[in-house]
Amino acid sequence: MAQVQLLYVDGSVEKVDKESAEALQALRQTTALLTAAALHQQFDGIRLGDNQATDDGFFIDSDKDEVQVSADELEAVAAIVKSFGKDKAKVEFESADLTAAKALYPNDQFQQELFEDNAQNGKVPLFKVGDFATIASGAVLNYVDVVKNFELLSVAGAYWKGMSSNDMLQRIYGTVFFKKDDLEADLVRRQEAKERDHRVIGNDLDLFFVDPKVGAGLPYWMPNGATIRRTIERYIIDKEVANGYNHVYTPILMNLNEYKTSGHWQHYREDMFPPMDMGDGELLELRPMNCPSHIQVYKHHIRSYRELPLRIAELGMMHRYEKSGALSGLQRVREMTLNDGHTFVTPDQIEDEFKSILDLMINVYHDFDIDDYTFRLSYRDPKNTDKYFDDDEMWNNAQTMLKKAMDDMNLNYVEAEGEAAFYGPKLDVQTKTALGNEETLSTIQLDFMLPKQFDLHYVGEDGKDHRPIMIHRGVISTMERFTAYLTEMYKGAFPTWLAPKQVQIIPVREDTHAEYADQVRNELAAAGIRATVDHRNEKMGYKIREAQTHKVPYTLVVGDSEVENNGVTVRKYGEQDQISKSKSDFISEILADLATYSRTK
RNA sequence: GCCGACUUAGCUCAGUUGGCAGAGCACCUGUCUUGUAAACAGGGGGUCGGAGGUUCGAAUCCUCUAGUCGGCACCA
Repeated sequence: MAQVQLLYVDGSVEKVDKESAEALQALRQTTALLTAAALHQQFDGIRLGDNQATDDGFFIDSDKDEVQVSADELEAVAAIVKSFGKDKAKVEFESADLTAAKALYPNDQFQQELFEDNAQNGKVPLFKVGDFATIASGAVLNYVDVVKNFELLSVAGAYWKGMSSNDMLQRIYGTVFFKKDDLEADLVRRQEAKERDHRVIGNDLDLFFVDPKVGAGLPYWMPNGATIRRTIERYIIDKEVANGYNHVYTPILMNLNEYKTSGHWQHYREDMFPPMDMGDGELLELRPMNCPSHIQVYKHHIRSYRELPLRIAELGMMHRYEKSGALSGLQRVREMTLNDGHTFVTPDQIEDEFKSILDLMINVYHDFDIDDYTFRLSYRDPKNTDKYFDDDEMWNNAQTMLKKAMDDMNLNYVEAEGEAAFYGPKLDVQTKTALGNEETLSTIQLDFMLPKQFDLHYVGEDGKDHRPIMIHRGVISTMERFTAYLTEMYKGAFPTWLAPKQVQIIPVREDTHAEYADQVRNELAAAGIRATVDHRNEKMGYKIREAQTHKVPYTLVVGDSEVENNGVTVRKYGEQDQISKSKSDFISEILADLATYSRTK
């Protein structure tokens, strides 16, 4: 089996299988390194930031005095990278003196800082390509003649060291493979990802729109999108009610004082819309979260330990002033409706409740065929604790408790510092968008803070007041994000139960078959099925084509023989077969489809 | 918010060195009356994101501004 020679950051050398993940990572790192060398060669006085291999390619950051490297200069840079390969260049390792290394780039503060950060005992591990030398964050390939099948894809801004207080550099993204076929497949995959984007499909299928003139980040749900959303909403409410949740409706406006009590005003203000001054001293706030509202519901009665766990839920509309650059279709919006729920528990109920929420979540995911996700335990950032509610003991207890519950349930998870909510740690369920960006779908959050801030209590068995703990949870995220996620996952071909239009009926001839077509539609509608008849003056082929491009699950054609037999001819989405059957058989078929949520897994 | 690119008809996009705003689809009208992925003909539709400037003349060049996209940062 073919092997390649890897050069590690400690200068050691080892041969590994060319097909291995490690070799591919090294190829990416090497191409990043060569791109850095090429930039250095092409642009006089350019300063170079990080160069790194990523999960699906590599990037290299740079900075120039006047204008940054532009997208149309990438071709020239790529040509230089290619020339390194042709010249059979070799990457050499050198453990250099820090002072000597820094002297290589007297005018490049980024390289100097990188050298300092990577120095050990005054020595910097340098990788050299010709007269260019820099550090690399992982192993590289010793011989670079394999760097042939790559492409520099795009440019974008990126903060130095990932901190928004630092300078912004220009980042070049690229992708590379050992085999040409793999590169081409990757480029095709990237193209397909764009076609899967919910914004593209949302437009094609007329699901929703966002009009900047009317309001950025404020989506309008068109009838098709609204039907999908309504179906999801009915589903999740029924599911939660069956699981002991009490669904409520609470106002989206609240007196600002409540958000001062909750701590949102102190910790979350920059994501909140400015308060409305009612002119008489009253300040009303558009709510960014539903928790204070549900707390009001809790506080409305004196609560007994017998009522706990008390589960309050709502499809709660919230407004958050997201930064303009963060907005993206339905994935990041400024008005959203969260599948929110808050359980109030006694301390010894936390674990069981946590597990039962997790069960509900897994169950719901199953109904939607969602199986590509990871669990993430999100802790506060220990280096930056003033972002969070100040109570070290609370944080330590809560974080430990979450971890224990996950371990007890034998679930795999990653731990992430700095991802917690300001009021407590959480379990997040992470998924990926079509374009590969990670996002949170579900979340379960432990909160010892708000019950204290709002002085919540329940009467215990002992007749005395006790403090409940709150568990915040969102099973299917916001209607916006969840619909976006499903749109991308199903590529717009929604399962029958969610499809805006479930059945399209096409009469062969308008004059002789229209009446029967309407009759079929009415029978389907009576059975709760979303069906329409295409009465337009168009050829059948045209109507069939449109039913397919709109991804309608069932297309029915009715003509002379169907009228005669009281039947329908069925064509399912994505299939070419046409199957004739009786009306009642078809209705049974589609009802069975709906009853199983059209699950394929 | 930051860096870069972009913003032209309902949608997708052309528009050369500044010189009379275009195509396809969609929409409307007519003809055709259709058996599984696009019948034919005609028609209507745009202050070229907004404001200001340069110029005899701006979709095109400059400035500001809003938004979109790719990222970064932030996050459901």
